[in-house]
Amino acid sequence: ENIFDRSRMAPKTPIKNEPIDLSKQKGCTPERNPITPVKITDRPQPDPWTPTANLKMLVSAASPDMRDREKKKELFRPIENSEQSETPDSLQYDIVDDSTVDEFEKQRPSRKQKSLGLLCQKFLARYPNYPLSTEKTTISLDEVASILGVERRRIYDIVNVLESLHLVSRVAKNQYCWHGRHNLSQTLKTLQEAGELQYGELMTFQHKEQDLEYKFGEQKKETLPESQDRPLLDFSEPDCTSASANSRKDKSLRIMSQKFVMLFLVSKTKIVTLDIAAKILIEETQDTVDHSKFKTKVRRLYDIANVLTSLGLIKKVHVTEERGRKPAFKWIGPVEFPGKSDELRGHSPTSDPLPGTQRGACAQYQTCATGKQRFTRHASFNSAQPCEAARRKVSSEPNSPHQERQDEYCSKMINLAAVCRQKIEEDTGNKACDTETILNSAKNSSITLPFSLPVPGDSDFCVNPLPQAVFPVVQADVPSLSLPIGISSQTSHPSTPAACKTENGKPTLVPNQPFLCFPSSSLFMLCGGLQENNLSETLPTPGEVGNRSAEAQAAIPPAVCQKRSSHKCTSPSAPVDDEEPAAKKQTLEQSELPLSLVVPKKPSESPKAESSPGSGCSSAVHPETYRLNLTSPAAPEDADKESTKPLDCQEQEKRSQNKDPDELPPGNEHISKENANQPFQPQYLYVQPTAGLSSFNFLFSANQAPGAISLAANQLPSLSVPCVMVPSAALASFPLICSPSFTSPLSPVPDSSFSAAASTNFSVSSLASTTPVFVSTTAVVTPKVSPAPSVDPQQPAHPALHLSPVLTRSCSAVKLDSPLCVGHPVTLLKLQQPSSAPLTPKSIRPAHHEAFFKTPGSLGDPVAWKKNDGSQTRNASSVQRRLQISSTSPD
DNA sequence: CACTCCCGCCAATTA
DNA sequence: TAATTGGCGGGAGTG
Repeated sequence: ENIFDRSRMAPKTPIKNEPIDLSKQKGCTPERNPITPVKITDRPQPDPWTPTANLKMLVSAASPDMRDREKKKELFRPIENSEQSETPDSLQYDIVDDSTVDEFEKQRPSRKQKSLGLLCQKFLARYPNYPLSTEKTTISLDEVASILGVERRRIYDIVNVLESLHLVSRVAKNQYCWHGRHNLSQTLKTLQEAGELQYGELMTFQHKEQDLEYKFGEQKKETLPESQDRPLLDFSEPDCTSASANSRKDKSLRIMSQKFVMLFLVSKTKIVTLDIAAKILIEETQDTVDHSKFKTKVRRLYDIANVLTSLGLIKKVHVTEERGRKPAFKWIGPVEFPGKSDELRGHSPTSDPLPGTQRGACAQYQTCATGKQRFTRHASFNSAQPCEAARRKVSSEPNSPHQERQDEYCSKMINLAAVCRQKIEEDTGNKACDTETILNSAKNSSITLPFSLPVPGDSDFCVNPLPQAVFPVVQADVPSLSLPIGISSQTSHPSTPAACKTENGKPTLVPNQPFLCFPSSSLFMLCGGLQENNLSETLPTPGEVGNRSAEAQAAIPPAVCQKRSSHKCTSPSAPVDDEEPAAKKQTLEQSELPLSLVVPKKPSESPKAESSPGSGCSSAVHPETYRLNLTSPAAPEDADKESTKPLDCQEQEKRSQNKDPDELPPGNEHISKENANQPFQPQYLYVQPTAGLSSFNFLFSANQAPGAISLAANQLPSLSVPCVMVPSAALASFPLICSPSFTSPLSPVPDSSFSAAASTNFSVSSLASTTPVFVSTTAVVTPKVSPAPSVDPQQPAHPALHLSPVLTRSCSAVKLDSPLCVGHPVTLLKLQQPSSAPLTPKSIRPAHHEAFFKTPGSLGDPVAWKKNDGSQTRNASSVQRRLQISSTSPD
C-alpha cells in the first residue's frame, strides 16, 4: 500500500517518474479522453478520485491482472470517451479533476521523462546484467508495461532491440526470457563478423563517397581481416530471429538494430551518423530512398539508439561535417571480441559444468601477465575504463595503429574478463565464489586481480571477492564495458568500482589492473611485476627482510589505498580484503605492473599506469632484460625477492587463513639465504589452502621482486609475485605445469631424469583431486610466442609437460595480437616445452606451512628433482607433499 | 527551424 | 476471430 501511495503521490509531484500511464489513466478527465482510458475496469466510473480508488487502480495495474485491466481499458476506451464527452457531468470528476488535473498537467512528465531511453533503463534495472545461469528470468510484457507505467507498445520497442542482441529471447506469447549480457560479447562478435562482410566495404566506401568524413578525420579504410571466416550471415543468424518469416520481420526493429550495431562494429571510428545509417539501412532494405522513408528510418534509429544507449553500447555525439553538425552515435561498447569463439570452445571440458557457451572464451584469455611468468590472462574488469581510453584513442587518433591495437586488446581483454567472470560466477553460483579482487599495487600499477577459480564441483574452490571491498561485485553485474558511462552510476552496478570507474562513470583507466579470471579449467600464473618503487624500497638486505616485510605491509597499504582513490576507484574498497572472511575468498592479488620485474631501476615511471589500459600487459618486460636480472646473481635482488615472499605468505595467510604471519619471516629468511646462493632459482611460496581455498593452492615464486609483495594496505594481498593457482581440476588436464624459470643456470640438470621426476610429481598431484599445482617460473620470457626456447637451453622435451592445447592456443592467439603482452606468450611456450626445471620452488612459508612442506629432504619422493639445486628438489617434493596432504586432508 | 522521438493507429501475425 | 506484435508516420517537445 505504501508503495502505491507513493506512486499515487508521485504523479502530483513533478518529479515522479512513475507511471505515466497511470497518470493517464487517471486522466479520466475529459481532456484526457482521447488518450487512454483506463480506468479501472472494475468500476469504470466509480469514484475515481478517492484515494482509495487510486490505490485500487494502482494495485490493479501492478498486479497480473493488469492485463485484464488493459483489455478492459481498451474496451472502455470508446466508452469513456463517449461518456466523458457526453457526460461532462460527472461532476465529481470535474471537481476533483481540476485539482488533479492541474497538478497532473504540471507535473506532466516532460517528454524526456518518458523517453524510451529512460524507460529502457528502468527496464534494464529490473534485471541483472549477468543473471545466474540457473535462474531463468521470464519477463511478462504486460507486467512490465504496467509496472513501468507505459504502454505495451513501448515495451516492444525495447524488447525488440534487446532481442536483437540476445539479451532476451521470446519464449511465448507475452513472455520473454531474460538472458542478460552473458552472451553479449559473443553476439557482438558475430555481428561484427557479419558486419564486416556486409558492410565493411560499404562503410569504407560510403564514407568516402559520401564525404562523410568526420571531423576527426577520415576513417581509415578498414581492413577486413577476417571476413573470410564466415560465410555470409544472415541477420537472422543471430539465432533468435532466425528464420522467421521474412515478411514483416525484415523491417523489423530487430533487424535494424542488428544492422545498426554492425555498422558500429565495422566502423573504424566507431561513430555512425544517423543519416548514414539510415541510408545504408534503407538501401539494404531496398527501399527507395525517398524522403519519407528516410525520415521513418531515422525515427526508428532513434528508437534503437535510445535502447542501445541505455545499454551503454553507444552514446550520442555530434559529428561536424562540412555541412554542419550532424547527429551521430558513437560506439562505446566492447570493441574487440575474443578470438574466434570457436576456438575458444576447445577448452578443457573438465571443469566446467557451465554451459559452454562462453567458457571457451575465458580460456583464451590467458594472457597477460606480468612480470615473470605470465601465464595468465588478464581479464580485466575494469570496467569501462580501458575501453574508454581505447575509444578515445580511436576517435582522436585513428592513426596510431599501435595504440589502437593495444586499446583493442585491452578492450578485448576486458571484455573477456567480464565474460569469464560472469561465467565463473554462474558456475559457482551465487555462492560466494565469485570474485575477488585484488588490489593492489602500490604505485603505479597495481593490478587487481580478482579472480576466482571455479572449480567444477567444488564450490569452495572459488575465491571470493572481497565483499565489500574493492569490488563490489555484485553478482549481477560487472559490466564490463557495458555500462555506459552515464548509466552506470545509475543502475546499480556495483561492479564498477574496482574497475575504477570514476564517479562520473568515466572510467579511469585504472591502470591497471586487469582482473584475471580463469576458467576453471584453465591454469594460470600470475606474475606480478615488481614495482620499481617497491623494489627500491624493499630492497633491504636479506636479513632485514623479515622486518621489512612487516613494515612494508604496514606502510604500504595506506598508500595503496590512496593511490587507488586517486585513480578514482571509488570503490569502497578500502579495506581490502584481508580481513575478509578469508575462508571463502581468496584473493589474490596482485601486483602491480609487471614491468617492474625487470627493472628495479626504473623508478621513473610515473604511475601512469592508467594511461595505458593495457598496462598490465604492457608490463611485460622485455625478456632479455628480465632474464638478465634473473640470471644476475645479484644477491640483493634475491634477497628482495625472498623478502617478498614472506610477505606474500603472510598476507595470504592472513587473508586466507589467519595464520601467523610471524612465523614466516624466519622461515623466509632462511630460505632466502639458500636461494641466494643460487643464481636464481625460482622460488615458490606455497600457500596453504584454507578452508575456502582448499581448492587451490598457490605457489608464489620466491624470486619475485619484493616490491610486489608488498602488501597492500589492507593487506590486500597483493602479490606481486607471480603465482600460480591451479584448480585441481585443471591439473588433471595437465600433467605438469611448470615454468622453468631458470633457464640458464639450471640447465645442467639432466633433463631426462629431471623430467621424469617432475612428471612424476606432478602427476601425482594431479591425481590428487585437491591440489592443483602451479609452477611459475621466474621465468624467462621469450619474446613472443615463438616457441623457440631460445632462452632455455635446457629444455628437454618432456612429454610430460605440455599444456593443453587449448591453453596454448589461446595464449598464442592472445598474445600475438597484443603487443603489450608480448611476454606472456613466451611463457606459455616455455611451459609447453619441457622446460627443464620444473619448479623449484623454494618454499618459504610460514611455520605452519612449513609443516606441510616441511621439507627438504623429507619428501618422500626419491625422485628427486634433479635440479642443480637441492633446494629445488626439496621444493618439488614439498610441493608434492603438500599436494598429497591436501588431498587427503584439507586442513 | 532542426532534432528528437512520443504516441498510438492500424495492419500483419499469432493463437 | 481475438489478441499480440510491431510498422509507421504525424506531430509535439526541445534547444
